[in-house]
Amino acid sequence: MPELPEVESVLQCLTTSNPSLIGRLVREVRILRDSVVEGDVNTVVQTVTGLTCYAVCRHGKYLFFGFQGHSASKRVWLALHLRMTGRLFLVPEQEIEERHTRFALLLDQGLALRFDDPRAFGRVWLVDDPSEVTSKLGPDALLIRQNTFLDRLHGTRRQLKPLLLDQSFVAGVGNIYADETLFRAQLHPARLSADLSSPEAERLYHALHGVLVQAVAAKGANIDGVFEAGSFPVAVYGRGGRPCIVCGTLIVKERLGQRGTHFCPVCQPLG
DNA sequence: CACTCTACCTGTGCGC
DNA sequence: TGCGCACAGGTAGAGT
Repeated sequence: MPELPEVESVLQCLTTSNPSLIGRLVREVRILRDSVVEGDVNTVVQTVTGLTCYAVCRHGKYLFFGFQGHSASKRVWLALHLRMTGRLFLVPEQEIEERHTRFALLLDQGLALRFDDPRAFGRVWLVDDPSEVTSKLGPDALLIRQNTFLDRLHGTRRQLKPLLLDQSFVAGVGNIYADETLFRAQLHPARLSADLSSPEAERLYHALHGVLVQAVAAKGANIDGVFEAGSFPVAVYGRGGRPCIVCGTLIVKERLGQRGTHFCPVCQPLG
């Protein structure tokens, strides 16, 4: 499931490849499944066709593609969320369509931007500015500063796992990195934010930051048998019933806030 | 405010 | 072998 590190990895791929997505002209917009578009499909097609991509950015798990016309007078952004199984590729135009392709932008230089999504949860939509979306989100999890994080943490009284997953608290953390962060911080997922001691809260901040920095460097998570392309090794996610890599105790998997939650009952005590 | 549930999807993997 | 079904997950929106 693409979370912040995986989305960042996609962003890096699109903008550092040669040729890059930046500067490409959109010759044609092809929507293969209407439900991928939030809003009116024809509006998206008509608006973006003929424009040039001049910027790509990310906030949390959201990607934003900035487009402009020749005069730079007409500017618009395409917002995109990969949700669980969405994937983006910059491909030769011959490879424009696959089994699960939901939309594609045909570009100049013989390229195409292709969006595949087996479960079809991913969405794309037009915005005048990324702030339309990001104003509803918390600070980006990779960029948030320690003081900001600690203030927000102590300003609410919620269980840590659901809190980390709340995109309005901090943007970019999903189920994998929430579990990995709490394991590294040695905090039980059901601990209450407002009850953490200062050392514990600081541990949480540094664990979150460390996990994300390492996962970005590894281009995402490496999950047993799952499609993720990255090499970040998970310690607890998906490892229920297997030994903790630190103490050997069997990792527990239980539901917390309707989400599968993995933790070591010894390294992450509740009491 | 904090929480819970449901809808949205479909590939996977289990039990029978 | 084949069938049916629960499950996985991010978000929005409604309800408790």
